[in-house]
This record gives sequence, C-alpha cells and structure tokens, in this order.
Amino acid sequence: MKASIQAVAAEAGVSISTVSRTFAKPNLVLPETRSKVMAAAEKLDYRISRSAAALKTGQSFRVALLMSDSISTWFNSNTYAGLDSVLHPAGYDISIFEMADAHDRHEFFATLPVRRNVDAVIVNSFNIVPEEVEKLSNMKVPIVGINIPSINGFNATVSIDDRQAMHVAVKHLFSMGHRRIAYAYETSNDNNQNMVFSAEARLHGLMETAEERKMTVERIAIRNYEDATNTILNSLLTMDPAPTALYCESDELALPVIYKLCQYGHAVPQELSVIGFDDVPLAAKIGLTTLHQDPFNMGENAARKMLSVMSGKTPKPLHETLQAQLMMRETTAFID
Amino acid sequence: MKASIQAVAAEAGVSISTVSRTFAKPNLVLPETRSKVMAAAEKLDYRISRSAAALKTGQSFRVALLMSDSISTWFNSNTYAGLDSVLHPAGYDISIFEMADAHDRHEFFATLPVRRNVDAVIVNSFNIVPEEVEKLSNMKVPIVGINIPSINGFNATVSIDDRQAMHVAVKHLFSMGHRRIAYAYETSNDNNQNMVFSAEARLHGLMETAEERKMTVERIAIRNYEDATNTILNSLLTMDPAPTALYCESDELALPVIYKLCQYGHAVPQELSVIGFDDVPLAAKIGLTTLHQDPFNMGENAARKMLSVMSGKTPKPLHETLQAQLMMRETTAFID
DNA sequence: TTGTATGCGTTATCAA
DNA sequence: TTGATAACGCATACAA
Repeated sequence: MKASIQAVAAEAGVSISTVSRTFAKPNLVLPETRSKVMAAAEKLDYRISRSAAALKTGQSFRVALLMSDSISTWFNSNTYAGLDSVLHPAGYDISIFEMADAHDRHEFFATLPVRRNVDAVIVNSFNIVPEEVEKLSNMKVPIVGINIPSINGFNATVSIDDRQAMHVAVKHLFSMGHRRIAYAYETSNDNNQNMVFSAEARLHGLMETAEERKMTVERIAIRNYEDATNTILNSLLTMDPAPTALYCESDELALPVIYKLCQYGHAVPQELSVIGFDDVPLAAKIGLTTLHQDPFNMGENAARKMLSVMSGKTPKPLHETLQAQLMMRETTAFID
Repeated sequence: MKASIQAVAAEAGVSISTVSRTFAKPNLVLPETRSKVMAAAEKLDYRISRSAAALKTGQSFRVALLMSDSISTWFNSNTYAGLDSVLHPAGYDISIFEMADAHDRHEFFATLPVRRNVDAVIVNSFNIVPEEVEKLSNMKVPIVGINIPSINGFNATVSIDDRQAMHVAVKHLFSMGHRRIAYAYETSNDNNQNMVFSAEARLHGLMETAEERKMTVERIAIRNYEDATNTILNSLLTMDPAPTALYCESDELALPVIYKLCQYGHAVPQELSVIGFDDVPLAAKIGLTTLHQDPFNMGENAARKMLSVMSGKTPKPLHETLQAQLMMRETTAFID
C-alpha cells in the first residue's frame, strides 16, 4: 500500500538518495545499482510521488491553459490534443481555465488563482489585453500564446496569419471573376470584448483586399442569439444584386449553408461560390474550399517552445507565424 | 516572490496553523482572525501551494482519464468539458491517457504509470476487459466508467443505452414502412480489440429489432483505411433491391453522405431515409434525424459520482443508464 | 559513485 | 479557538 522511497531503498540495500537518483538521473548511478533498485521498485510496485517531487523541486508540473471558449470546439480540442501530446510525456498536467464571459475573465485576472501553482501559462486564441498580460507577467512564469493579438509580454507565440490567409482567399475569388461577395461572421454581444482575435483579423484581412481590388463586400453579421444558417440564407436572398460568392468566417458556418442551398436547388458553385475557414474534417469530405489550419500542430509547437523556455533555452523562432493554406476544392468556381 | 505560509502568519500575527485553517477549514477560525489572515495573504499575494498540500494529505488532486480515442472527437471533448466543469472547481486536474492502439493499451495496463499518483480513474467509452479492470482495482482508488461494457469492478458508471436507442430508431423506421435498411458502421483492423463498446451495442441493438420485425439489413462495414463516404455511396448504389433507409452508426458518417446524395440529385428523405446517432451540433442545423446523447452531461454526472465516492458517500444511482432520445427531423419519412 | 542530512510548504495531532 | 511540532516523500548539497 505505502511503498515509499524508503522501502525501496531498504529492499535494494541502498540509500534513498540512490533510489531518487535512479529515477531522476539514471546516468549518475551504476548500471548494476540501477537494476537492483529497479528490481526492488518493481517488486514493491513503487512509483515516484509527483506531489513530493513537485514540492521539493519547487515546480508544480502543471500548466494553465486559458481559453475564452469551450474545450469542445474544433479548434480548442485540437490545440489541447497537440499541447498534451508534448506536455503529458514531459510530466505536465494541463489545467484549463475557461473564461466564457467578461465576468469570468475579470475574476480570473483579478484573483490570479493559479499564482504560484503553475509552471507556465498558455493563452489560447483570445484577444487578451495588455493589462491582462501584465498581470500574468507578475507570476514570473513563462507565458506562451497561440493566436494572440500582440507578442508583447509573451515569451513565445505561435499564430496563424489570418490576415494573409484572407488575402489569398479573396484574391482567389477575384481571379475567378468574383467582384461582389458576402462575408458571414459572428459577433458577440458584449461590445466584442470577447471577440476572438482571429475573427477581427479575418474581417480586416478580407476588407483590405476587397477594397484594394474594388470588390463589393456585403457583411452578414450574426448575433449569437441568431440561427446562423437562416440569417445567412435570408441575407443572400435579399441582397440585390446577388453576390457571386459567399465567404464564411468558419467552416462551421459554411457547412450547413451549402447543404441547405443544395436542398433548395441552388447550385454551388455554379450559382454561388462558397469558401470557409479552418478545414475541419467534414470540409474535406464534402469538398468545401477553405483555408486550412492545423491547431494540433500549433499546440505541439507551442508546447515545445514552452518546454524550451522553461529549461532556460531560447526556442529557435521565438514568435512564429504560420500560413494557412488555401484548399481549393469543389465549392468555388469561375463566374459565368 | 516566495511568500510562504510562514510569511503570512508573521504578517497577520498568528501561527501558521491558523493560516492553514483559514484556507482549509475557514469555519474553524474566528471571523475576525480570518479577515486578518486574508488581509495579510492578499497583501503578500499568497496562494496555497497545491503540491505541499497534496503531499501532506496524501491526495494528489489529479484524476486519470482513460480514452481509446483522441480528445478531439465530439464525444470525448464534450465528456471532458463536462468532467472538468465539476472537477476543476473541486480542485482536481485531469490527466488524459490516450490509448490509441493495442500496444499503448498493453503498455499502460502493464506499467500502470498513474499508480499512487491519481485519486481516481475515469474510463471513458471503451471496451475495457475484466483483467484490465482488475489491474485498475489494485490501485485502490475509485474507478468510474462512462459507456463501459460491464459495471463489474466499477464504483460508479454512467452509460447510454445504445441498444435500446437502436430499438427505438429501428421501430421508427419500421412504422414508416421501411423493411430494407442499410447500416453503415466503422470497424477497426485489430480484431475489434479496440472497437468501442458503443459500436458493438449499436450493431447488436439494430440487428435484434430488425430480425424481430423481419426487416432486411445490409451491412456496410467500413475499414478505417477506407473513404467512408464513398464506401457508403457505392454500397447504396450496388444494393439490389435498393434499401429504403440508411442508418449510420454516427452523425459523422451520415452528414457527408446526405450532402453528396443531395448533390447527385438523390432526394432525402423521399428516395432514401437517413438516420444518424449522436446529435452533433451540425445535425440539428441540417435537419438530420438522429439519436441524441449528451456527453457533457454524462461527464458532469460521472464527475459528481466520483467526488461522492471519494468522500466516502454512495451516490444515489450508483450505476446509471441514460436513454438516448430520437430527434425526429427532416431526413426520415414514410415510404412511398 | 553513493550515503547523510536537511528542508520544501503544508496539514494533523495534541496541548494550551 | 489557537499554537507548537511532527511528519508527508522526495531532491540535493555535501561528505565520504
């Protein structure tokens, strides 16, 4: 039942420091001694107590993951999976702090409950403001960001270049003759305080390129109490002249729309080109043209940078900007 | 920087025991003293060290979550969210152990790396075998299961009644005149060793009711290297006589199929009724008839049972079986 | 290369 | 209701 380090030491006929070393720094102990210790440990079913090790070393082996949205979204769950694939083997647990609304968020940054209890903080994809970063900095632990608005105050970051991605996609539409496009995006109620950073960047990126090319953009802003699919469909129907392409902020928005369009006899892409963002698994299966990003990979990347910073090193690209890739599939076509 | 319990005690002019009590058992300390301590803690920016508390109490405040699939699936990420919504506020971290293949799985149960380092184990939705449960039992911590094949060895469980759900759905099809249905489901390569328990139950449930009603079932088994959508579409086309209804093991399978059917001019539900399982968000948006289950809720439920067991109590329903609900939407209809 | 001794920051026991 | 003190299980400086 108990089987502490003492018992193993006794069983193996060595001191507890040797047992400790056998697990923590195996190369500092004679192979012979090592196997003796391992045998004893095996026999007694011994496992190192992470709590004790943590207390002694001053580390907590815990990282805080800050998100503004649920872990169950496509982006967040994949980011998490990527982080965990690196962090778990390294002995770290991930503690999720979800800040759904302004209140949660204020509460978190006011009390900083993780203080002195995490070895690092990961900020995942929300428009954290400078004062909040400042508060995190007071914790004196590495801060790494994924899709955050500014690298200021961050030890490392990895982000998708949403803006550039939009440029590519809009140019793609332009080159196929589209001059009049509709853009569907979600807006939150609380003054966009909680609007994810990516959303802003995507909107700006789109507008920039469209203006530059003199394309007309009809915006379809979806309030979060609305039925997105219907809102988009209705807007499409009322626009006059009708747009030739529909750009959706995310695949999640685009997917039900293209299904409904098909059902109601509107041919995609013949009548309307549709383009999404994210490249969720269903997008490929359905042939949706979209911008591909890989949150699992971003999570892995961020985790590696984090580990690197924690061990005092400087990760090669401290701040990395990834390009989303345009996946040209079947929902976009030349006009006419 | 340091700000340990000693410092707070000094600042507040009390002993460390009082400080400890103020945080751990506030009601055992005079309100007056309490506020003195709180003020000092606030001033010094003190937070309790979870590692030290864990060491002393013998608890780890960590639970292991065993899954056979990635956290990024719809079911798993929602279960996790539900678990975390209860466990996180209670001070527990969740450590995910993903056992993707037979090798991982064997490794895990052979070494039991979590031994003595978690306060409980949650087995999420895979067909764990008795010997494995037996090994977990040796850890002497509560074991709670979500969608597991047998309650033997588990302190508490919560499961969906997949079998019953299939009965309901098949009867629904029967009552609408369907006598010839196709069932699409995924099979893994390694002798179904890793087939999730739900998958087996769904298949059996379907066959039972179909046989009972003398309905014909054409099985479409999808190997995991195959393109599921195409496999299903091809099978549908080659079956003679054609089935009047397609039942998919999961919405994930059904969604791209109904889109493709629409694209190729096959009317759903007029030509073919389609039914899914899960009720992912997109199912509602698209109008897919499906069986609704709520993994977030199951996670919450399991977490509450776990906490209850850990505190020595006996949760009211120790083992709970939930009914999936048939969501009758637009992809099923009367035949002819 | 290994052993001895000390302390990490907390909680629990007991006494006051 | 509060305080003194002894662990909890391990890692590390230092000595051997």
